[in-house]
Amino acid sequence: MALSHAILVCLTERSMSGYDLGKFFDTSVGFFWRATHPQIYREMKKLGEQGYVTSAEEIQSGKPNRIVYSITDAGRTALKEWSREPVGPPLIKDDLLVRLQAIEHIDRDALRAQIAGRLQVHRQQLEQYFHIRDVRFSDGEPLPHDLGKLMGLELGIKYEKGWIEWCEDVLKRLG
Amino acid sequence: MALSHAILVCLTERSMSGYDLGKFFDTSVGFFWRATHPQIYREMKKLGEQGYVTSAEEIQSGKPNRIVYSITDAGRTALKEWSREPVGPPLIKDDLLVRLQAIEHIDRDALRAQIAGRLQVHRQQLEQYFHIRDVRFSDGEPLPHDLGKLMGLELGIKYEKGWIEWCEDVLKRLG
DNA sequence: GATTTATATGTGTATTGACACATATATGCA
DNA sequence: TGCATATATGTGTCAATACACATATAAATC
Repeated sequence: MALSHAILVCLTERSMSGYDLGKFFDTSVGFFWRATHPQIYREMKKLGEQGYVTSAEEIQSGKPNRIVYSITDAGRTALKEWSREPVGPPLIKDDLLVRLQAIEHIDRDALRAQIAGRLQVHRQQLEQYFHIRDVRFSDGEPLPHDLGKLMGLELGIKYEKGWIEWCEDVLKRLG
Repeated sequence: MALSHAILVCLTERSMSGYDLGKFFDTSVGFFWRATHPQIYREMKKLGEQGYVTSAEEIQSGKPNRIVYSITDAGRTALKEWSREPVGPPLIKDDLLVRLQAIEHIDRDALRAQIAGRLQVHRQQLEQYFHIRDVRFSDGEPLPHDLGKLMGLELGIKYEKGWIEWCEDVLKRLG
């Protein structure tokens, strides 16, 4: 149920095509909610049928036409209603941590390589968060409508730093 | 694909029935990989068909019989092969962080209540991790086959502490 | 000139996962 | 006596998700 709301959240920022939304996702709500592009296209169609978004085809010469979606008042109302529903616990799924639970039964060299790889992933993610913070939130107090994004970013930074510390520590202990 | 492996990981610890596994899950791999009981029963049946586990019915008087599953050598081999496959990035899905991205469009009072609720969840989870650490890892150096579990626990503790700090900070800023 | 990458939008399908429902017994509690 | 809870194992079904495939064009690279 929450993918539709994640899309509506994106569309409160600005109107977008499915393709743009796919990319926008990866630098905003996508940090906390994954979606593939077929999922997004299908969900947007459904949101249109429900009246939560309107679509307008933008004719382009040469390239295929873009279908630009905008949130409606009904969509904004749906968002507000959703925001009053109880939140679920955060869902985590992590292969690496599962493997760690059976450390005596798995390939130790592979594990070291996987943790080293993961360390890189988290360093890159941290870089990306820093970059976003610097370009969007460098000048003093954030605007009220950006406060939530800044706080999300701060959590992300804390999270990635924790992972990086942990990976470095664990790699030392695994020798 | 990874639920089957998460189950095999549990069965390396000891043989268990589906019911036991469901509970065991919640205090071990379940921290990093969620599963419901119908999922577990179905997956165990499949693992039996694949020859990765064997099952033995334990006759009980009164109560329904328990079907106890044990990992086979083929199962242990499958685990080792799986451990050499590349790990995916950690999957996170979190309603609360998605809502935060549209802070100007959501119910502010509901958000505060939800963050306060989440704070409680993370405090309890941290307590649980501390409890496990104290009963299982209180006496000096962990055994080699427990090292992975300890490291997973340490990550969990770091993660929960981060969340708790963040919730407290954010609640102050939201007034 | 050929290949790759980016733009742009989808369909088809299999697997996973969530959730309600179903069954049977024992124990504790009000 | 009735109700809830814990033990124990499932089925039925729908929604969500993943992943491969399909199409068409433009720009950049080799």
